[in-house]
Amino acid sequence: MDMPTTSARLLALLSLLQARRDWPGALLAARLEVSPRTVRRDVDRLRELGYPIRATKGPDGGYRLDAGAELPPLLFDDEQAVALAVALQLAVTSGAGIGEAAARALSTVRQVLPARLRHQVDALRVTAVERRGGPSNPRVEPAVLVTLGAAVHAREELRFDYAVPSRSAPADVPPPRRVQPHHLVTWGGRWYLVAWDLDRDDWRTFRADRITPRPPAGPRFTPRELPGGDVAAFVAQRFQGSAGPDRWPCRGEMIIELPAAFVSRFSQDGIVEELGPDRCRLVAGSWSWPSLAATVGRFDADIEVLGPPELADAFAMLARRYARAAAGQRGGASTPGRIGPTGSSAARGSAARGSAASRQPLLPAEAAPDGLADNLGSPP
DNA sequence: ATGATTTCAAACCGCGCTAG
DNA sequence: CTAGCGCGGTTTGAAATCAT
Repeated sequence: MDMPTTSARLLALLSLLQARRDWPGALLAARLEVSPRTVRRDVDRLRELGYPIRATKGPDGGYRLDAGAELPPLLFDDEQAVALAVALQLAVTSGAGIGEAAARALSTVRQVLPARLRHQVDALRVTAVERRGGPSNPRVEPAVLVTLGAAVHAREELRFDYAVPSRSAPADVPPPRRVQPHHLVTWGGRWYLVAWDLDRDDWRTFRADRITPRPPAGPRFTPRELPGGDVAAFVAQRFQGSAGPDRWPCRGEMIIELPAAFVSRFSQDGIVEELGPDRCRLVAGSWSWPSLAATVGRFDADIEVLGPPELADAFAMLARRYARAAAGQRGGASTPGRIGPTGSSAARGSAARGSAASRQPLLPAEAAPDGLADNLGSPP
C-alpha cells in the first residue's frame, strides 16, 4: 500500500480529532500507521495552521481539538456531508426565514462535495411542502432568531413588541411584552417562541415573525416546568391537540343572537351551544383577544360577552377604533349605508327567518384574508 | 507511574542540477 | 538520457524533562 503523503496524513489526523473528543497519542499513531513521534510533529503542524489542539498529560491524557475563535476548514465523511447538504436544502425551502443564508451555505458545501456525493445530494433534492397550500410563510429576520435563541440559551428575560395581526391603527401601540423565553421551536414551517408571559402569568406561544425584540435583555430567570413535560408535547398539544378552542392561547365565551347551526358553520373550531331558535352560546379561541373579538364581530348580530374580561375589553377597544375609523372617513355624519343584506341587527326580529344567504357574515370564512381566517379556522 | 514535550542525531526520500 | 551529487524536507528513535 502507498505511503500516504504528509499532507494527506494531516487531513486524516484532523478528521480523527474532529470525530472524537480525546485521542491518546498512541492511538492516533496506530490509526495513522505512523510512530507516535510523527503524530506529535503532525499535531505541531496543525497548531501552526491555527487549529486549537490541546494536549493533556498524565493518565487518561491525550489530544483534543478545541472550539476555536474562527471556523477552521472542516472535514466531513461522506454521510455527514450528505446529511449536511440535505439539512441545508430543507432550511432553504422551508421558508423559515434563514433560507438565504442556508442557500449560500449549501452552495459552499456543494462546491466542495466530491462528484459522487454531489450526485447523491442532487438526487435527494428536498422540498418542504406548504401545509394546506396556504400562503407563503412570513419571513423571520435571522437576527431576530439569533436574539431569541440567545435569550433562551442565556435564560434572560426578554422584552419585545408583538404585532397583533388584526391591529391596523398604530394609535395605541400596546406595551412591549415581557417574557421568560424557554424554547424556540418550528412548527409547520414557522418559528415560535415558547415563553412564560410575565404580565399574563401564563405560558404563551409567540410567532417569531411578529416579534420585534426590544434590547437589552432583562435579568436572568430560573426556568419553569413546562406543562406536559417537554416542548414537543407542549407545542403539539397547543397547536394540534384535541380539536376545539382549548388549543388557542385566548379563549372566550359569548352569546350570539343567531341560530347555533349558522354560527357553527363559520366557527369550525368553536363549541356552539344552542340556547334558542335565534340564540346560541359560543366558546371560541384565537391568538389574541382583539383577533378573537374581531372574528366574532364578523357575525352580523348582537353579541354578549360572558367572559373573560379581556375579551370584553378587546370588544370595547375595537369599538373605539371602529368609531374613530368611521369618524375619520365621514366626519361624524350619519351613516346611510347598510353593512349587510339584513341591515342592522335591530332588524333581526323580522328578518331573522330569512334565507341563509341573507345571513352571510361580513367576512365569510372562505373569503376572509389570511389573518382573520386563521383565527377561527386553523392554527396560524 | 504514565504520558506529553523537547531536543538531538541519523536515516530516508524526492527533487533539481550537472557532468558524462 | 542516465548517473551522481547536494539540498531540503520528512520520519524515526532515543534520551531527558515536565506535568498530572
